[in-house]
Amino acid sequence: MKIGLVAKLSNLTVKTVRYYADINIVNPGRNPKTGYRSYSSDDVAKLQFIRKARQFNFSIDECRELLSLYQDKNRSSKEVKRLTMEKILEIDTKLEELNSLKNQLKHLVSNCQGNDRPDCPILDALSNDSLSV
Amino acid sequence: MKIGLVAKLSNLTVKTVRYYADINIVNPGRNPKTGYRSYSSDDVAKLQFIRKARQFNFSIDECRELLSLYQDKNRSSKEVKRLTMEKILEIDTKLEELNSLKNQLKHLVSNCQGNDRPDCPILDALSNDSLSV
DNA sequence: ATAAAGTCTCCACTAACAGGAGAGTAAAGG
DNA sequence: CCTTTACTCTCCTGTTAGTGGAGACTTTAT
Repeated sequence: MKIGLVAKLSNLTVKTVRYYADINIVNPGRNPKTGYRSYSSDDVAKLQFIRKARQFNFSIDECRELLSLYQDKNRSSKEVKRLTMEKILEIDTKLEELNSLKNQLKHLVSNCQGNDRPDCPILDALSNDSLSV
Repeated sequence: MKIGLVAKLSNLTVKTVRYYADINIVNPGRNPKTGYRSYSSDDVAKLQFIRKARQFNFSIDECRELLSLYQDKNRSSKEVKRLTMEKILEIDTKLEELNSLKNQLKHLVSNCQGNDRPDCPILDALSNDSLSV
């Protein structure tokens, strides 16, 4: 299969598929005559796997890890579960941060008239020391 | 003031303060003899402002905008409020995404034994088509 | 035969810095 | 005064996960 078809089948862009080959996460063959990359359906499956893992916020390196676990027939599910739970904790941390951020911003907005006058509690908050760490 | 002190006063790293000078968000003078950057206390205030805005998830470019609003004595608070509300919406979107992500991962984890056996619903989910877009 | 579409490599760019090399300057101790 | 340590400078590279474009070649369609 050539790269355009592979990109369609895996719901990735051609650029991305080529990038994944560059960083050795998939290793397509080559047409020796044209130099075109040549993908197997296994490669497509891999790419689909990666796309989904990326959607789940796994980094490329974590994708590599998951992929090698996936391909290891003697694997245990322990490691995969551990990685996934770590990811959940990461997401939790991020959620907390964002929630706190949102609350603070909401508080600022609710105190700001948002009219044509220059007084702005938002800017005040950013410029004075009330929020300093 | 030299950069080290400025960094301490603004709770930023020297690297970051230098970077902010490079991208022209602050414009310190120079000691003509040594070439050392020379900061005023106004510069320090600006840097503190930026640090806080960055903590609120505003990008550098948004910081520039906020800063120029802050320095504009004829500003209205409308624009600042608008920017802040946009930021809240951004954060909301991110929160939703992360929550959905977390729920899906939690679901996967709850179906995974996490033992020494190779069957792993997490990997299954990533490899089959049940989650395709 | 020609035109359009696909593929190739290589390079630059993104955001917001961090790390390090190598050189010059300043401050502190003896 | 001299030396050591700390500070500052510029320049370069690397980070993440790709995206965009140029210029050249190949394949497909008309």
